[in-house]
Amino acid sequence: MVKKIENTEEKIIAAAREVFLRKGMDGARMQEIADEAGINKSLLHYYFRSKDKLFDRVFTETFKNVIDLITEVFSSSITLESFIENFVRGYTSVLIKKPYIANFVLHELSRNPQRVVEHINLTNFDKLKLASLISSEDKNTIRQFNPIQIIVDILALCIFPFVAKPIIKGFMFDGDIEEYNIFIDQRTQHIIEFVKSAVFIQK
Amino acid sequence: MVKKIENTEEKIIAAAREVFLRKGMDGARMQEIADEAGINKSLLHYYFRSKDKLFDRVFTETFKNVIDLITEVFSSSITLESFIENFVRGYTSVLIKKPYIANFVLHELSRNPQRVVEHINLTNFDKLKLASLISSEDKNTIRQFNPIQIIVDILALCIFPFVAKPIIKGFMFDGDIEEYNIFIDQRTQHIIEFVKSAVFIQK
DNA sequence: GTCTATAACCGGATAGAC
DNA sequence: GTCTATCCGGTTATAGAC
Repeated sequence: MVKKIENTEEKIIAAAREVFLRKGMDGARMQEIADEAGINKSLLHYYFRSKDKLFDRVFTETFKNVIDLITEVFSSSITLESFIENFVRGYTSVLIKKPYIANFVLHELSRNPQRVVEHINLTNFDKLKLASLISSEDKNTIRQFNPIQIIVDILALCIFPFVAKPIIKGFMFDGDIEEYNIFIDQRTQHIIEFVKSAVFIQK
Repeated sequence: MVKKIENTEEKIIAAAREVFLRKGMDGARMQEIADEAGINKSLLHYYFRSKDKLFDRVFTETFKNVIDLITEVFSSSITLESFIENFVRGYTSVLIKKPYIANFVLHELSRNPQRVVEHINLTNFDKLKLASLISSEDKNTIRQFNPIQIIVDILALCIFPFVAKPIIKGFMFDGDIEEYNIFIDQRTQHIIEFVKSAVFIQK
């Protein structure tokens, strides 16, 4: 009964994603994943031999989402301005849909940096893309920042608000989730304007 | 022999900080902390009743470092420009000295957001400070960004490069730690210029 | 205060019935 | 494929000698 196999497998993956994203590899419990999936603990081992393998499956899948997006943005942007806009829009829209991703990847990054870097290296996007976009701009219209600093700036501006959600919500907005949501809604546009203001010299 | 007590306690705290910062609460092992401190595992329990209590001690202490710094910067800056400079310099200099702090706090933030927010709320720094600095500037010289967005921007720009160290080093610089260190050295100045370029309108 | 030995517990993994 | 019962290793925590 292949149909049923896929259903259970899907349920497990979904549950595992949920729990791993919330607790990280170390904090997650197989029992909790089983409960979340509404199945028995030993079934987890039947489908995936070990916790490690299950985690790897979830991680690879999750990470691929992000990488695919970046690759797409890198290859499709042809001016510095469109690059900034596409990159920020792409990134924030993924994170708004799946805010847990940020924590998940960062968490795994501190637990097992090697694995994350390996996954990135498997991809084939062009790290020099931004530098070449910058060099093809008129030197009088943009400030000469180091392209790598700028990439890190943009990543930081996009990712951090999701990682720091409890602080922003709890401290800046006194726990008001509505205000946090508005803040996030406005975030995309803010980052684009902020970065463009920093990079482009006004005439 | 009070002197000795303090010494051992200090050794434990230092070892615990080291291990907790590296592995997080879930990943850390009491045995590893004992080894790092050069003492026996059961002594840990003698000084601190449980792993939880030991972690709490380390966390509170570590977090206090950061909070004290921010409080100090917030109260001592009297213009927008000096605020940006002090804030960025203060933050990055702490992180350069103790790069693990970023991971540690972010990790705990996803594991136990409540605890982190409580600690922040215990402090008494003025979240409206930046807004008041902005409003006291000449409206024609600065762009009217939302002050909370700007605070988050600055925090993001300062903290992220440390959290993402493996990615920046491994991917951007092909694993070359020297290049990463140069990148970090230049980071403080870059952030200050980047933020000022974004916020201040050139005449 | 510090150590060795061990208890108590927990969680991942397996065996085996259905 | 799914379940119940159980094993086994590792980890926190405690007892007790020195």
